Amino acid sequence: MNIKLEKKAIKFCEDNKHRLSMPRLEVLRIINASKKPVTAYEVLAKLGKKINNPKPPTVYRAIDFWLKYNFIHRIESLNAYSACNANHLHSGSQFMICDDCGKVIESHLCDLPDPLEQTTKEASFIPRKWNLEINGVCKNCN
Amino acid sequence: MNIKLEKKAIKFCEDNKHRLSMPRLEVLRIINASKKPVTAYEVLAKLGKKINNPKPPTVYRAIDFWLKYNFIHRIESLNAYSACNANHLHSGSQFMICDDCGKVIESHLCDLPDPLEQTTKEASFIPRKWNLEINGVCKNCN
DNA sequence: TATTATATGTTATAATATAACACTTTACTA
DNA sequence: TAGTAAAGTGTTATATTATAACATATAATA
Repeated sequence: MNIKLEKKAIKFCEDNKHRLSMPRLEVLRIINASKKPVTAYEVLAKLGKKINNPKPPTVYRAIDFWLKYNFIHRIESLNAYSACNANHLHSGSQFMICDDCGKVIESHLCDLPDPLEQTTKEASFIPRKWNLEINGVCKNCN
Repeated sequence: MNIKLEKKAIKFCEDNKHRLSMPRLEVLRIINASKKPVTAYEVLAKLGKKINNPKPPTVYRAIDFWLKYNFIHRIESLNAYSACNANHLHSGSQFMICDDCGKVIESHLCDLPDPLEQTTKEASFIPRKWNLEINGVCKNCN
């Protein structure tokens, strides 16, 4: 989907001396090519068409790598992964998940909204990252 | 922890003609008694001390029941469950998860904060329920 | 009391994820 | 430039989380 993501990944790996191995590259491509979030085992199945008989750890390692550097996100309530469509680093993610068609729309807010920020302050809690998942019905399924 | 939850549950079941069976009652007690969110298999282990040799479906059924009626919440990123400490129905949950000590603080906002509400409107997305999980460091672990 | 709906008991298995260790590749350094 | 360390992969096995399916039990109600 996001045609620039692969280029960004190539540059990122060069700049930071990470290896852009086959499993890493192909896993990113598979997740990036999907319109919907994909599970690790869906990635595994597709990866099987690119490299010989891959095993779960191969997929999970690549997923962990891209997660770590914010190239992909994990949708917790779906146990699934999707490419990040933001072109900036962000510590928070928001997803709108359509309960009808399964479509997931990612949006961004660079800071915690005020009422939430407030809540963390009251609890003397220091936020590091955050993840919001909204279930509902999307435009097309209304 | 929340001493009133069990009473509330009893009343709820009476009022709505749901059966407050042993598995349901004990599972609620176990989750309610825990300071931290507990996994289904932790519940299962503890349930084994109360009833004879319980199996996973017994636990998951009870969990699903209490989840459905908002007596407990699921913390997606932990695959764990915690008692709801709100005394009102709410379609959204917020959790502050301490990455150091594992403590989870639940807070409430009855509506989606404005910037988020805004985002859903722009996407013509109709929210039904939402879940926010904030990772960070709690008061005691600062 | 017969019938139905609700709930549980049990076996088996699906789906998601990681530990552990041997091996390979790349980068660094002496 | 050989030796070594660091980073990454391959593979086997297994841990963790969750559900399908079907038989049985319990409670409500007609």
